[in-house]
Amino acid sequence: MLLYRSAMTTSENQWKNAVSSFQAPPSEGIAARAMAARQGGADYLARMNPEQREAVESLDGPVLVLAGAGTGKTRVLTTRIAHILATRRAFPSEILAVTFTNKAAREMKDRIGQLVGGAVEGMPWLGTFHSIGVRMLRKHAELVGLKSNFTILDTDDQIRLIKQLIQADGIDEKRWPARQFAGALDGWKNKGLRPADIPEGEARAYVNGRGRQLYADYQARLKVLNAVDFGDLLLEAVTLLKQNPDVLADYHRRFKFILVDEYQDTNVVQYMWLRLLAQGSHNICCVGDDDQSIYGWRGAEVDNILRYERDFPGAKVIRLERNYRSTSHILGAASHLIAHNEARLGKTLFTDLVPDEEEAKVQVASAWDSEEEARSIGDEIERFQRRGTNLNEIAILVRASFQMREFEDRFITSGVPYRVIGGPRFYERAEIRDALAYFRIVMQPGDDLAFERIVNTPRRGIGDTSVRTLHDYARREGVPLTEATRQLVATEEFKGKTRLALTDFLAQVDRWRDQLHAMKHTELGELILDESGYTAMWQNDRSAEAPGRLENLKELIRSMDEFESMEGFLEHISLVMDRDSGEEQEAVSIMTLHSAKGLEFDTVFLPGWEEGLFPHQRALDEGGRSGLEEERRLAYVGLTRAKRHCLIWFTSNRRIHGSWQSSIPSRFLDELPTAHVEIKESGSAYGSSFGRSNPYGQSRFDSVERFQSKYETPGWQRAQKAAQSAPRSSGGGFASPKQASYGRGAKLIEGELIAKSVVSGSAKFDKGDRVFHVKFGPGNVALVDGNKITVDFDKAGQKRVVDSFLEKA
DNA sequence: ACACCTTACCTTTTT
DNA sequence: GGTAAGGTGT
Repeated sequence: MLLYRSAMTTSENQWKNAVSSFQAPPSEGIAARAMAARQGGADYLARMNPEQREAVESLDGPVLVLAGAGTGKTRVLTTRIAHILATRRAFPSEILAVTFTNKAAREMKDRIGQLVGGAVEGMPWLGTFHSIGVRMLRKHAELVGLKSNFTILDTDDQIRLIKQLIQADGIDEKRWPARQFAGALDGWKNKGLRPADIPEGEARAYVNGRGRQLYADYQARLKVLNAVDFGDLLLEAVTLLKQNPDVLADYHRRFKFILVDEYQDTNVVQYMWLRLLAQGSHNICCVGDDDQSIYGWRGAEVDNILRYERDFPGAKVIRLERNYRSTSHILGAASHLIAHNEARLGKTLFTDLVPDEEEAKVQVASAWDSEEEARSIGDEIERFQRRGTNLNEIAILVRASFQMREFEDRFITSGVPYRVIGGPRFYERAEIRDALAYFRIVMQPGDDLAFERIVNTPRRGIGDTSVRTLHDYARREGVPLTEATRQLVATEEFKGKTRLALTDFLAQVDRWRDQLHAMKHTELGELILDESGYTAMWQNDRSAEAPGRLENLKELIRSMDEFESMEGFLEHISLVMDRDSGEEQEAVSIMTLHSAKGLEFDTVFLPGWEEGLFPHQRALDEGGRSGLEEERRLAYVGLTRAKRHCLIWFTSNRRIHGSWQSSIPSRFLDELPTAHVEIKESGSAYGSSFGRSNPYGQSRFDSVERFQSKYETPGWQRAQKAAQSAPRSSGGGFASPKQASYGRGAKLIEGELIAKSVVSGSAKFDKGDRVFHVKFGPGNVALVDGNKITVDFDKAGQKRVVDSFLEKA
């Protein structure tokens, strides 16, 4: 903290310098100011369109900037800050600017730096909701019952803690999994509810009706541990401001301007926190896009943005609708799709770029199953690559992460470099968490969770029973585990090996703590990992991932170097979930639609547009209409990531939870405007060599077929089908490059696609029936369970399949 | 303490 | 169908 403050003052001076070279002080008269403005100041405004400019210049009172995808949202935000500084309305330290992710915060810092010139360390209040929450809490910790060096628990610690409380309460862990309660806890905290505030009904719905009690116990335990969880970073900050008017008044005086990024993602506590702070200057500017709200499931309230004008009376609403990213076809498709949502403020994106003949429409293609889908997309990507597209400009955006594997498999065999974005984060890996636990226990002897994590890692012969003994003692005496250990090894409680191991462990930790200020923190870090035997543990591990883990540990030490001290490092790591190390190698990106928000690519593939997967069945079941709308927003996010090419895929069959399901194309396909969409004939929909049944028989693309037959006679269709079922030349090649290349055989649909609800395969089957399956061939029915049929296939063995997929043979 | 077996899960994820 | 976590047995 001390470190932070000194950094602040020096850079405040930097800022003053930067600002004054930016624009002459007011006293020098209008002419001088105008001149200065022409040189530097006006520059940043001149490059904006009228709406952006209005968003930048409307400094007084609440403002909501509805910024559609690709309309220059970040640019407005950063320019607005530059403008505040240039017009000397506030010092950098008087601006509160919040984002959701560290990445966004970093980007904002960089871009402000570019605008104003120079590094932007001088904005101490630019950061994520959580990091700013921490900042406030550290400063006033004692007002909410904490010490300012409190620890921040991550989800893993949180769950272990809950588990302990559940056990201590003698509650059946199976019936009330800690994980589930952690979810409830998060939900409450996101809504700003403290134990006393949760609705009676909900309180009773958990842990044998003891939900409220457990929540309260958990909070009490956190206070004892001098710890907070992620939810508390905001909830406690709100509590702090609510209960201490003087503190709030202080912040009111400080923050002349408040800016909020991605407002559509804010939850209730974040909203409460912002409202409290905005009561000061009223100069709050929120930027967001209701159409890109895709985090409802983790507490985001679209309502926050929908209600803005009511919440902040007199708010000015500015719409940014001029899109600088995508072609008019992509924009047209996305806008038409999202127009099907009811709960939205309404915006229409447009581009000035005239649609060009060359410009590709959004393509829709189908595949037999996910394997073929991956293969076709892979082929397509290689074609793009041959035409000179940089692989970094290509992305595959999936709804669910299990879809990724098929692509990875395919890309590994075909040698297409790819990168998966999203997976487990660096800090979440076991070795990193272990290493951090070592550092934590050195820094904070009272960190029981850290103690437990590493007391027997690597194995020291301190098993569960010993830890339990320590635990009981610690609880009885009201001391941390470290202290309990210290006291108990002095007695006869532990014998022989265990006693020795504990004594040694304790001595080690003490020794490291003594070194804390005697050596550089990076060296100490290394020393700890070596002396504890932790490094050796992985060196001796012969498993495939061990070398990678050692590499990660090295990376961890390396990254410590960027921090002044161990404290600074731990603070950072507990809040920052960045996986860094951006390999710069050219590669296709594979990620979920969620993690694609905010990114853009020249070419975007959107596989898996099938009912049940996208929109996801669970979103429909649990979210109803609003669930569907959120899925639709996700589709909108996907489409609007594309700059020039957008290719949507669906398959006729997909294996879900082990059994094959025939799938129906997503309803979202019907919601695309035909004028901007092209149905791509991949050949594959016909192209199964098992093709006894026409996959189109189950698809709304029947209507397409009908349309096509105006041009192509039914006879042609039959011929086509016959040709496809004939043995194919290239090995497994259902879609030769010629066949599938753009513009060839592609059919334009002019009429609206009409959903054809297909109630397929209602035929009933009985045990013993001889059946035929499109994928597995002939077999006998072994068991009938509703529409799920277990069949003994002649070739493929026993499989459980859906009846719509079977024909009587 | 470790190896093996059974069972439950299976949407999205930042801080 | 595949995985991960938890439980049981040696």
